[in-house]
Amino acid sequence: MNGTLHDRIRTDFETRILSGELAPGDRLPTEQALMAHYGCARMTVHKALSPLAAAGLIERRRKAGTFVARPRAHSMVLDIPDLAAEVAARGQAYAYRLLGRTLRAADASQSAMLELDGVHTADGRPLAAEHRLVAAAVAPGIETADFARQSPGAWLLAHVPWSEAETRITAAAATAAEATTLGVAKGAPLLCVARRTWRAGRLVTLVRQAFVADAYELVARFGPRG
Amino acid sequence: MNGTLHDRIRTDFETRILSGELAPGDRLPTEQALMAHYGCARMTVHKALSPLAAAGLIERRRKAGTFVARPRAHSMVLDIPDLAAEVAARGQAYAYRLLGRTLRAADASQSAMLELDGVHTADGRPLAAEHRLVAAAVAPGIETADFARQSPGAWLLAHVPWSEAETRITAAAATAAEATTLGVAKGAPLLCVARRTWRAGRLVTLVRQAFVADAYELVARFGPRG
DNA sequence: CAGTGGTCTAGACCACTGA
DNA sequence: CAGTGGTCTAGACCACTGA
Repeated sequence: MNGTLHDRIRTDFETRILSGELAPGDRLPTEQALMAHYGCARMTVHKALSPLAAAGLIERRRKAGTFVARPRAHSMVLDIPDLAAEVAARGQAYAYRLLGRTLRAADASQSAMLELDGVHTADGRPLAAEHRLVAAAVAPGIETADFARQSPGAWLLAHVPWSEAETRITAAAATAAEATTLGVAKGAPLLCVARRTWRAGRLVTLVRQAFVADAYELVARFGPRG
Repeated sequence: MNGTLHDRIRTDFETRILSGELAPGDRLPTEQALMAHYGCARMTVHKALSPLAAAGLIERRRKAGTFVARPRAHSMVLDIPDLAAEVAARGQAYAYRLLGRTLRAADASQSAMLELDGVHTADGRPLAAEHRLVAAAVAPGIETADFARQSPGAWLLAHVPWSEAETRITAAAATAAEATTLGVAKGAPLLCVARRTWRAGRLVTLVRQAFVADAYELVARFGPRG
């Protein structure tokens, strides 16, 4: 067993859960019991179990204890480029609707940028609002692309090879504009995916997608060294 | 500022980093300085900054200090269903090669299972080894599917709508079989993606993909409530 | 070799919630 | 109302590594 004590405790439980020895709904020992079993302080036990709770592998309730989590009802893998395929796989009709298109001319501080606003829909219901900036110089042809047939993301994936990408996921309250686009109340919770993509060190696109929280849920469980 | 103190400290730095106030390479205050600034114990500062380091937003080096991380060189978004598109987007030729196909007949304990082994390649180079089990009853037609043209994942995505999925990512050492398949040394580090997919409560497929670690890197940065 | 972060301890007070 | 987890303290020793 390499690594730190809290790593070892965490790995112990990951192993027991992933192997099925501990099944969904099973109760884990209390922190007190684990302190005694591993001969360590409570903070160390807590540090071991916290990431498992954050990753959704276990659920912790005060007074009741700690339990192996049941698989979530609605889940979706982090999959930004092929939203269309994901929706199709659910047996729904996917569409992208362009809402706004602005070409910002180049100036001293930055090169020309195409600004695109749109919404992804599943069976006509808004699924995600998308705000995107594209560096026009790095994506030749995008000014004349037809986004009625293909979303900007799909167009870029097909036309501009990227080499580096960075994704951030956050939760946020719907702004007034997002609320209108998505047909939810202002302040409703949204799942936001912000992504920056580079090609050979040059920024290609910057996109922010806001998903209706109860229509989508992202799940990604990380194991050791995740 | 809602939530706990360590949440507040973490949010402070997330905000300053995402806004660009703190640029890549910039040094953050030491834990000692932050203890004084926030009037708290060192553990609390540490608890605030640890997740940022785990998420790759900052880098910490003993003696040197804490710095805003530079974007990683090679990265890829969690995107299991459309590996083919990802590889194509990098300007490489994608292929799936089937290595083994076994039909396990139904018995008392479980229904019929199709076991598929294969390898995903980019420009002919092995990228990921895939081991997959498919519940034959839930995926009618899969017994006669041709995986020379389409990977099992793509076939399933097109033919069997799924409703729930769960993904786990871990690092593991290559087994002898994986090493042979991928053309790496036994024990070489692999990035493993294990995924279970359900349809209406019934398990459809169980897949384990092992990526050559230096050919692929998964990056997903999580913000607050991630 | 001194500064910095990594881990861990042994406690404390509190919030929540099920028996 | 008692058990459980959530947070936090004030310290300790150590590992690493750059000045």
